[in-house]
Amino acid sequence: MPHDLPKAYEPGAIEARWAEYWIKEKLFSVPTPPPGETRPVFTLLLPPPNVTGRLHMGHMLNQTQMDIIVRWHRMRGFLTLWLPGTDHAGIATQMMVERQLAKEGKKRSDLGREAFIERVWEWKRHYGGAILDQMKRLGASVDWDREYFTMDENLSRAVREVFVRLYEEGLIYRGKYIVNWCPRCETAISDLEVKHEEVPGKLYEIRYPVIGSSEFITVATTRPETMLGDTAVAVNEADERYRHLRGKSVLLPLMKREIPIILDELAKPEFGTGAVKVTPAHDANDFQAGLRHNLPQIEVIDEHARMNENAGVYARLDRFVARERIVEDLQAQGFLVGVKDYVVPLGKCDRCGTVVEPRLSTQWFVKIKPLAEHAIEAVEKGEITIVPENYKQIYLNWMNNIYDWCISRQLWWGHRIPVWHCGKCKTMVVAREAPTKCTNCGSADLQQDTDVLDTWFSSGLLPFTTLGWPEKTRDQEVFYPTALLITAYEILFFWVARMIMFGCHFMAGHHQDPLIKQASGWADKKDDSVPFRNVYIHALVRDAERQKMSKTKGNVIDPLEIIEQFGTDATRFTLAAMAAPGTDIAFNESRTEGYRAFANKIWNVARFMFMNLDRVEASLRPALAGSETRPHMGVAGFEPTTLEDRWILSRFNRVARDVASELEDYRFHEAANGIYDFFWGEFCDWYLELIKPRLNSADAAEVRTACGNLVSLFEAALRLLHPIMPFITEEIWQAIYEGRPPVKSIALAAYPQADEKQIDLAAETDMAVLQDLIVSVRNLRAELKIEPKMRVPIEIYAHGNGTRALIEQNRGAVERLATVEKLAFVESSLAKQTGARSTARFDLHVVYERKIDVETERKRLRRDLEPVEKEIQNKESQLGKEQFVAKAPAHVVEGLRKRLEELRILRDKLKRQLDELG
RNA sequence: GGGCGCUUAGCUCAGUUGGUUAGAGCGCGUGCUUCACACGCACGAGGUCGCAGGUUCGAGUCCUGCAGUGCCCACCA
Repeated sequence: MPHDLPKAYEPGAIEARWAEYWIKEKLFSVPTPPPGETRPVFTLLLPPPNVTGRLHMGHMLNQTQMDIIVRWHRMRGFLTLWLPGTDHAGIATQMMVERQLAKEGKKRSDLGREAFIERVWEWKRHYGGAILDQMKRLGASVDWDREYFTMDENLSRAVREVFVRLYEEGLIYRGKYIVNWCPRCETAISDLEVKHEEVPGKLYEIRYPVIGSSEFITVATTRPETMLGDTAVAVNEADERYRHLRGKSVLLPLMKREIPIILDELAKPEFGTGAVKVTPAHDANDFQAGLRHNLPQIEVIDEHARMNENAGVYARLDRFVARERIVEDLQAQGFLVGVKDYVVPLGKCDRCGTVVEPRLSTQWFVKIKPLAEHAIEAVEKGEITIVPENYKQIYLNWMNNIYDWCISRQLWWGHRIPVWHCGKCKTMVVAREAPTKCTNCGSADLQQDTDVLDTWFSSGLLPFTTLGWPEKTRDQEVFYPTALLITAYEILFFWVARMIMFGCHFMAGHHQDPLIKQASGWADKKDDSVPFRNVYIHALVRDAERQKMSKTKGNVIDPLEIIEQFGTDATRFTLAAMAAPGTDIAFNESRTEGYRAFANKIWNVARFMFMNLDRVEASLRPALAGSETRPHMGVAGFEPTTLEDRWILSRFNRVARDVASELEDYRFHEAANGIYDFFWGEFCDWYLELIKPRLNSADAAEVRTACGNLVSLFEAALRLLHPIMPFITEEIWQAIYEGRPPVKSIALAAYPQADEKQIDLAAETDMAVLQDLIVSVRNLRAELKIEPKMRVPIEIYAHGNGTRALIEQNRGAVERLATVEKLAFVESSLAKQTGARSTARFDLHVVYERKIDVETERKRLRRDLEPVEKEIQNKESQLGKEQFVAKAPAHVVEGLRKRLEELRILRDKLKRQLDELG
């Protein structure tokens, strides 16, 4: 065993070494089990980070939580598969490479599509692994042999299969619709990729002259440049103000075009003048109204957000320049009625922040309602459980109000749409593989659709495509549905909802291997088409000021820097300890500093243990390490011979029991805090201190037992902690076995399972009395300003059952931990003395010859007495109420009575002491 | 416009189905070179649980209103 451990724990090298070992030994690789497998299975899909990504706190939190759950299951004997991979991230990656090209003074069009895509692959080969390398540093226990990339050939084939099937089922259609257009990215983007902001702007009121009348109709707009494309003015049928103008037309200013006045619900009488301009080509609402009234669609803004040839004299102007020019001209010609300050809702591109332009264009859509139905049902019926529960309602609201999904993107990087257009007859050939001739006319003049699919289209398929779909594989029988998905709220709609829709649709009729389903605890679930049984939505990590981290704000905390500074274990522990479900995490470095100290504490327990083991004959040590008896579900080879032994064993089992239920409910913070308090507050502060005399005993057998117990309990505690702090626990655990561990890694050892029989209430209450006594002496010593090293005599009057025997038996502990000599028992209550403390179980007197300032002492007694009297009053009035006694549960009333009794005894003692002082 | 959170010690946060004395870490004060650990040990100070009502024998916890604050969704010119 190591003799020369450094005093302070240095995580850097140790963590790197084990991370590498785990991967090299393929400890987390899961081969496909043959039929007949009866182990429970736990599958989890890593939400694929973008290939362009760098690890941020969100990933770190997400992966820490996943790794905790995954390691926990693995140690409990689940066949545990955690599938890693990366997403090709269409726009993000393309932008990255375009930026690179820009530095060379080139554009993607200079290269051409093929060369550009080759360039992206090259980029991916070079830099795409960065985020996974960072993951390895975190110790994420994923199966690296199954790593995927969303554009791998097999996954791409599955994407084409899905597209073709949906098309054949009539669930994919192509059409000219208003879409959100990003002029910078030059592509359509989905509704979800538009971020809405409210910014101060202007509302322009423009009057349109009514033809054949001297009247005007005034309309309002925040985007005056769109008026060039107006093809009607709408008023509401119920609006009496415009009754006389029905059937008439107006002359569109600047364009001198005659456009009709129509009656449409689009116009709300209560808003402004009640009249609204209609621009079907540049506004989603107007588009719908245009369809209702068969209006022409006149496009005036092009894909670069410049005015086009339909815009007359404004052609080629940027939309915002045109806006100013048009407003000036309207003013000059007397059509501008007014300009008001107005808060304008503005849609911006999620990626680049450019103001999105609603634009008419031909795109591919998924008809979403039929897919949503099953996806709604799966959640409503509890086939999928979403935690925290409030997200369930958010999910259902969204799914019930869902619009068709625009899936085409005018990008080059991505899954190209598997549709070929015939140059001759214009037929669209939708096919799994590139066709050689047109299915309609036989022409070989076929051009593949230039668009690619939205990234989320392919990632929405991952739960089954990573398991070999569309082939029917054994992997699917075993690992699908996955057990759990842990992810951030932000992608609930982008990704989670789509996975549910696709999973329910394409895996309908799928049945998980019944043996495995049963063993994994899913017997009550009816629907095996769902992509996962549970979804846990984790919180957002914010900075210490609760601000959302963002690059533009410059408040991003780099997890790698934190890791560098404090270690991965400490960082993981921080995130776990702060991750209460449903609330955001304000990341605070001082916490991580504290958990580094925790790692250091554990390290020093190891040093202490090894130091003591050195005193035992070498031949006995392997037996103490317990290679024969471990791995074991609980604490192996522990022989409780003393109160502290029974107590720590009880505490350990209680904590193990609590941790199990806390992790079951994703209450990471409670599990983490529970282990922390046990390790530091109980195991280190009390148990280790209490057993020191035994470790130093002259009796070899006693030393041997004490050492054995120490190793045994510490080893079990390491396993308990391992899912949260994998590195330090592995390091010490391996050291305990001197290079000959019973299994290759602590990660494969058994997770401690609570043994109810070892929970010992009597030991816990006895120990509490002892602790109370020791703390009381220390407290009095401090108050009396007694020299730290000076051993003082104490007197104790013990009452209550067995209190005296208890203290007698543990006299040595009290004397040592409280620096006491001559612990004496007296036969009557110790009311007289100063330097005294009373509790329900004992009166304590520290015998110390020192001039007591009577006044100070009186003050102290009064200060002690006050809250006691207050509480007594409280309890008395409470118990005096008939209602309370009648209605409150018996144990509450009983508890109150007991407490009151104790308080009364205490009060009497304090009062007598006060009287004695005069 | 709709929806959802948050407000507890100086700071950052816990506190599941209402139940006896509201907790932690950091920070703060006092004292300790105690032979595992100063990334430590011992002892301590510090809270009208945002405000106002209500339900209840009992409210940090449930309800209503108000005030701050944050987020998400939304095609109102």
